[in-house]
Amino acid sequence: MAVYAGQGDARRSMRLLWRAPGGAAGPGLSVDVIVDAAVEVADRDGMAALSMRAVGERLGRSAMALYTYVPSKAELVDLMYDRVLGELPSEYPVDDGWRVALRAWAVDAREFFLTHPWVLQVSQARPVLGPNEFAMLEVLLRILRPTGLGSSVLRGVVGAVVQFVRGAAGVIAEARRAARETGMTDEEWWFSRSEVFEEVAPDFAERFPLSAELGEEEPPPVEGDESVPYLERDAVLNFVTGLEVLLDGVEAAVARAGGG
Amino acid sequence: MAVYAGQGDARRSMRLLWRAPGGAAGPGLSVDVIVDAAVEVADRDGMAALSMRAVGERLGRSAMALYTYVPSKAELVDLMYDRVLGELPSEYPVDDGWRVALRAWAVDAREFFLTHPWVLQVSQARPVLGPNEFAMLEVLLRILRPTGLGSSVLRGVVGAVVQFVRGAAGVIAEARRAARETGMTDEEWWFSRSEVFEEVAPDFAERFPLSAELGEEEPPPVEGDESVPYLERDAVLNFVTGLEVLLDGVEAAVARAGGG
DNA sequence: CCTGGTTTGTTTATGCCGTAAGGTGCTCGC
DNA sequence: GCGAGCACCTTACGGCATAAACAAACCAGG
Repeated sequence: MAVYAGQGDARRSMRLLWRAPGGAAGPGLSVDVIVDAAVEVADRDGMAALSMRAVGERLGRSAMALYTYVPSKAELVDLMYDRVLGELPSEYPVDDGWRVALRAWAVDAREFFLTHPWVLQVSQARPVLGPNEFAMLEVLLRILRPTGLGSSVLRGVVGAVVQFVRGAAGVIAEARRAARETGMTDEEWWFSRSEVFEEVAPDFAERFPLSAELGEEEPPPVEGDESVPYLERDAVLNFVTGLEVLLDGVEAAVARAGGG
Repeated sequence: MAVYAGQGDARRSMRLLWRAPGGAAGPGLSVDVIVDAAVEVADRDGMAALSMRAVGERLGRSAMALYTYVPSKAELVDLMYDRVLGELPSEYPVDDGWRVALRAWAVDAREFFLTHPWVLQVSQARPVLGPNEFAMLEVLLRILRPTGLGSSVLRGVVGAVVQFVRGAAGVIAEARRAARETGMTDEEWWFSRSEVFEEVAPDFAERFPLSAELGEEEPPPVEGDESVPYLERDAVLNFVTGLEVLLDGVEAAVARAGGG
């Protein structure tokens, strides 16, 4: 289940997120050191393995030692989230037009989510958060500024793009996770699934003719990287085509608004 | 964090999902009764409160009693997920064109996610699952069939639409959750947040000028329902405009493919 | 230098969680 | 009438977040 922001002291949360004075880095621990360690744990072993004990252990301390610096696990997750968001690139040239820049951003963001897949498990859709979330928004808005879109449409576009990338990255992350955790290759896993599937739903093609048809053809290899496994290839393809559809939609909105 | 599918016996999971013979409903419990109870718990108290003990209690049984019918909590969540997906409408008239139908679907799906917000916390992007997930896909494909789009683009479109609705619903769910858990109204909560915000990030407008500008204006009331609170109104508006952008994108793809 | 309060960490304890293990009694086929 | 198997129970284990109480290290003012 998603991890929610601490309901506790909103002021303290905010001060931590925005690094207001008070979090001095003494000889011992510090918020930053703890957040770093937590991110390492989550990157390596996944969100499920992220426990206060695990983070403490990685720092040679007890779990309780962390509570001097961080009010709760939920707040720690918030800090981790905002922390890694800072890794997103912040500059995209708009010389080639917003479409090129936005596409580049989407690709980078997808890559980011795959580097830190646990981010996808942090409660989606949290409104006000830390500085790096705003930095991300600001980057998107800079890219989209040349479109001249009004703020209402702009908000819709930003939301759609972010959610799309998040979702698409989720599919890929899931494919990777399945491959890793079962120790099978993509193809093996998929094949073993299909076997059970036919046994349990022999009338599949009749019940869901369109779905069956859609699932038939094999996706072509990813251009430039033939090593991408089956399921992931599929997901990447969906990402690419879905993104173009989305960009077309933005373009239509821009055309309607008379910008360019 | 998201709940993952059981890694255990794939055959057993599938048989349960597709209700293969064997799950007779005797005088005592049954898979269906358990799944119902679990959905009720999750609907009322949220995913975090969903424990085997809680479900057992609601049925007047112990937690362990459930394990006769359901191999693990992860499988139970899978069953819950597929169960509620069955609540989605299955028929959309295409007489007025695919755009109208797709928009109606998106609205219904958003409503669905808000009725069962915990669904948003079930591991997104799990590939093969139960019958109702395919039913949902089938509905979307039926709606989109008149476009004549090829299967590659079709997959991208379906993914983009589903992810968009999911994400947009997540924002609204989050707004509602914040309001409920803090006991404040939307406006109060937002106002109290802003106060801390200005204190902690006084240079916000300089650091993030475009974001600041975007956040300035107040959203107009939702047409036909003036009671929708502030934050949610914002989210609904973003949903509506984002959806149109997305639909424009699909339309562009259709036009390019020469269909209609 | 001593002394007392604050800071930083510990250990311990409480009450959750999922679920393995090992009952107990009931029902049914023989 | 008896053994098997089923449905459900209690108990137990290891893990979790975190409250509470305590210890040691630092730093202030005398």
